[in-house]
Amino acid sequence: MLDRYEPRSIESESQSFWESRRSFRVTEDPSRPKFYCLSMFPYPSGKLHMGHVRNYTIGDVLTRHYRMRGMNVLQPMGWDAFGLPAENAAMANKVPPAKWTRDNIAVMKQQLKSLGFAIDWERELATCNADYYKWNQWLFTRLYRKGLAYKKTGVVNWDPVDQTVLANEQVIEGRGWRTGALVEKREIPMYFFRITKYAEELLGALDGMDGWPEQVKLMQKNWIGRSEGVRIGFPYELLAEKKHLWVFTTRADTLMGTTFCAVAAEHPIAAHAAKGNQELSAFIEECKRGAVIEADLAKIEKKGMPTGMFCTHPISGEKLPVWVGNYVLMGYGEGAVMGVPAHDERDFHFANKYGLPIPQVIDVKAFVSDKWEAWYTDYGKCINSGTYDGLGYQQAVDAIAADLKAKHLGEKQVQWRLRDWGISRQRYWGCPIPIVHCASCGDVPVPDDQLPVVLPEHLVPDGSGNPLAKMPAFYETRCPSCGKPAKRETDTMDTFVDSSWYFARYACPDQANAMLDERARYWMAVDQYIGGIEHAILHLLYSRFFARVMRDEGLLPDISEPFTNLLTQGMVLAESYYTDANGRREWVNPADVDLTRDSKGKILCAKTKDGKEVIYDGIGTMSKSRNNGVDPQQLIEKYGADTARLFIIFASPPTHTLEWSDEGVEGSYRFLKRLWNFALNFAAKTSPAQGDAKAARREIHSILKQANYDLQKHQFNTVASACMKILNLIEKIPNRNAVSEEGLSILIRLLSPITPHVCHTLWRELGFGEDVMSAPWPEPDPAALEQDEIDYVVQVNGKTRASVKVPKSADQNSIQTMAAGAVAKYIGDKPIRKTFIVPGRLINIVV
RNA sequence: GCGAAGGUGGCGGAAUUGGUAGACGCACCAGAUUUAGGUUCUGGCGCUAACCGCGUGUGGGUUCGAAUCCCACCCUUCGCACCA
Repeated sequence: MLDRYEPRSIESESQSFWESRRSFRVTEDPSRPKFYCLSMFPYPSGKLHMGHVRNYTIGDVLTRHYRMRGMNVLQPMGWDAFGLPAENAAMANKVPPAKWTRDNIAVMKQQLKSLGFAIDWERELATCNADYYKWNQWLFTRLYRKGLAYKKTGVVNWDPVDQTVLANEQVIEGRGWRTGALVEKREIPMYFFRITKYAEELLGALDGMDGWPEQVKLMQKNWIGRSEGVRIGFPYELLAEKKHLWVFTTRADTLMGTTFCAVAAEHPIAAHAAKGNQELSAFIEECKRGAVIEADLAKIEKKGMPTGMFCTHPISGEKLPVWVGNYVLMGYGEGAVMGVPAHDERDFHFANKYGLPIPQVIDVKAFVSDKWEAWYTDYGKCINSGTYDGLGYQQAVDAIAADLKAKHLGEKQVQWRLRDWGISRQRYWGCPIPIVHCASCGDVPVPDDQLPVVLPEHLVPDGSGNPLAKMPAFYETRCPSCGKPAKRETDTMDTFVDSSWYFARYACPDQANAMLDERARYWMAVDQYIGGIEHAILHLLYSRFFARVMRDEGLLPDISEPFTNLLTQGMVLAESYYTDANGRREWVNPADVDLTRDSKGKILCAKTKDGKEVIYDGIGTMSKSRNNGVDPQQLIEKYGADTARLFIIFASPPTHTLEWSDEGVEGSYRFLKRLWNFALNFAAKTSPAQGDAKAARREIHSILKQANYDLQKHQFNTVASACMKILNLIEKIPNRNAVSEEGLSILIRLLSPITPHVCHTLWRELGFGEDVMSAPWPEPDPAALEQDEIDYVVQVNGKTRASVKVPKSADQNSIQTMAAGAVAKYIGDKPIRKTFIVPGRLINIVV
């Protein structure tokens, strides 16, 4: 045994041991319960960041724990390898995205290996490989034939200078990130997946998903956004033709308070009214220019302009002006809303701004028409509403819907917030959409025997659009149905398509003849999925959609939900510091900041190593721009993988944010050194000593009991604490005896999922066994937990005043007497009014 | 703007889900070891000069008893459909 803790050598030795035995390879084994433990695969951005290390450490703790509990555990790894950053890097370095991506994968794979994760690398996949994305294309053609994939126009950000489509991320304050040009909206033809067909099912199934955090289910529920309301038609005439302006509302009870209608800039009414009206067409142009991004849209000033056209109120017959509003979205509902200023905040401000009437039609308390109050949207009885006066919300909605239906001007309707998923991207580094455009046959899906449509890998984008669209060798082809010359689609798929089914492919990554096979039916569903909360909606919803699509294709007939249990891990944060250089902030890495503290540990001031004053800018996500990142590689080199893993697990529970602390890392390292040194001394003491260590043994087993409970709750930080507590305890036992030996054996097993290398080594060196991973998981001994006396807390009027030891056999009366004796001075001569006893725990005496 | 989550010592966090607030660790203080620094070890450590006082973002409420439940407010973080 090494006489010092040397992580470098024990970690490489442990890893060779696992490698030589192929310890992490798994196959289907019906004799044991299977457990599929999956962490979200990384985008190969260059090197690992702390978020990755945290994610995969959490997954590895679960994997190793369940393995030791005898389950057949699959933990695979792969690469979400298509995407925008590769194109940006390509432009910057003049290197094809394929090379950049594959180089990054090689680096990051090495890093993952050095962290000792129990990953079955034989299942590795990368979404940029044709043997993977072929099945994206294959499934797309199936969906296309079923009508679940279809073409319509969609809105994109257009950079007029670079003549290219921009991602939302590339739009900074309404301008293109490279050109600075004002971004325009453009409508272009795109392919969509009909996720809305599954809206009802995706929503309904959430209720049964007990393994998902409530928070995520609620976010998905709100995102899908089922609302019940009424579709209402406001008749109008356009070029002597009778038409209806259709709106959807959940507040049909306020219909009689409608004083205007507003339409989106893209609405046909707006387009018609703009003819010959310069002011209006300028306004519409302005609206169309604005952002595609919904969060930005919500913040803009609500503006409108009258079209000069009118529609008819469907009940009262009143003429209502039709306005164009920049806050009305063409994509939601039918691009028009009814304006009820008295009972809708946005309409209220709009009406006040443009001098439209604001009649109150619900009897909310204290209504005035020039100041908005939150209660104006309260439900109440109808007033000023003709025949509907006096009706409550539901009655009014029912009556109005019935009247509208009789006039063919409306009916009850269920509306979804969820929109179909646009998957076309005008970008190079992605999976080609397998469609051929033929002048005579239209859009023709590429037949199976011509798949995959291979993406050429040598191109370097230049920022002016998709290079595939400038490459005749790629897009010139023949129509698969008529054989005439035709043009291949040059758009690629959203990378969310790649990540919506990769989890199933890990079961059979080498299957050349099918998307999935029977091995996927063995391993699916994923028993535990782990990843960032930032994916709570899109990635997880798309994957749930894909699981249903694959089910309905017969690929995984028994699986509707892909992820049985979900753990959403918190972000990794760090402090950031800057120096003020004439008003410009220069960010200083926290590692280069020296802190001065007072005698209580409060920070007095911060300086750089060369003495410059540094300003603390709070805690935030690790980012390049704030220079507060900590490189996992350096951490591993300095302290070893086990210290990195232990700190990450110990610093906070998996679902919380984790605040980086270099001192905390030191503390974790110190613990492992202490453990090593203890084991070293322990090994030297050969003769087991006798001695009464019953109390210590009880303590150890009660710590273990709690730790096993915490493991179940995925609260791993307290499991690490438990290991520290056990070491503290057994260090105090002066000689080696049966209790300290058992304690050490429990400690090593309990800690092994967190710091596998040091535990692997100690387990062998101390002669406990050959491989700690195949040792049985420690369980508390009920006999050890037995107690003759119980500690009772004694409170007087709810304040803790004493504690008493009570024999286990004591009855209520004697407990009460003992307790009252212990707190006699707090009771004095006041009469005891009542006594509460919580069995085995606490007594509260009320005087 | 909309949706979701979270605020506990100087710091990260713990609290058996309504029952001893501050486990475990960091920082800090004192002592031992050391020529010194570092390491290591021992002890201390919510606030308060002290207490039978105060204390879990702020203000109210329910309860014998509230970090935990209810109401209002303040602050921070995440997502918003083309970053992944």
